[in-house]
Amino acid sequence: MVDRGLLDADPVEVAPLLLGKVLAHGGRAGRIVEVEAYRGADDPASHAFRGQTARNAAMFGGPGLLYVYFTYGMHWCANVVCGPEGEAGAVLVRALEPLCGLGAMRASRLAGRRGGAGRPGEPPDRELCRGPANLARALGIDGRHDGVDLLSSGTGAGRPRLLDDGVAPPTRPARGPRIGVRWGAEEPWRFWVAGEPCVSGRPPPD
DNA sequence: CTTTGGATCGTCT
DNA sequence: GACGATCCAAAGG
Repeated sequence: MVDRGLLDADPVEVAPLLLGKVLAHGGRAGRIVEVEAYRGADDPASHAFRGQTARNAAMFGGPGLLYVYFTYGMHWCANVVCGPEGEAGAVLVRALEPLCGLGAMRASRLAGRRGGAGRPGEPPDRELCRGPANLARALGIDGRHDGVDLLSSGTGAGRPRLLDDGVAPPTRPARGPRIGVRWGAEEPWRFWVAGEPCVSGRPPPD
């Protein structure tokens, strides 16, 4: 299990440390390979920029909570809340390397898509958890899990969890501007594991 | 290969 | 009433 103290800091510092950790839920698990940091009142790209609301309340909670939000009328995205309670901050999980339950991941992905029956060519393993909305759907995480504690030691096997299996974060993570934001796009607060094929977006030039 | 637009609805102005 | 921390498929080069 991840130490809660690790998360009780500025999201920009916590984000690269989450690379290598494991996000698990419902018999499925993946290693975090791409994240983005979002801060509070000083970050115009953050949901918490204009203060606390019913939607972003989890962002103001204590470190280790899960913040799940709904967007574009159809997508859920999962964040790890960090920083002290009362202060907004979170790290958006953008991509995972699938580890366990790949069959269930693929089933969730296919169940969620619109239109007719499956087309030829299902998603390859490395695309199962590529992108924030995709990984939430693959793991079965949605609005019901907003505000749950990822670090509580209870026996809920059906509960989302953040695990540390001893794999260290990269000593020199790749780093660049956040994706899909209009304001604050210049801040290099996106971090990923260099060379990792499960990372979303275009393959980095190097 | 790149570009474009549709889907779809909770949240905040 | 407008617009998303997105994704995918279809159309165009």
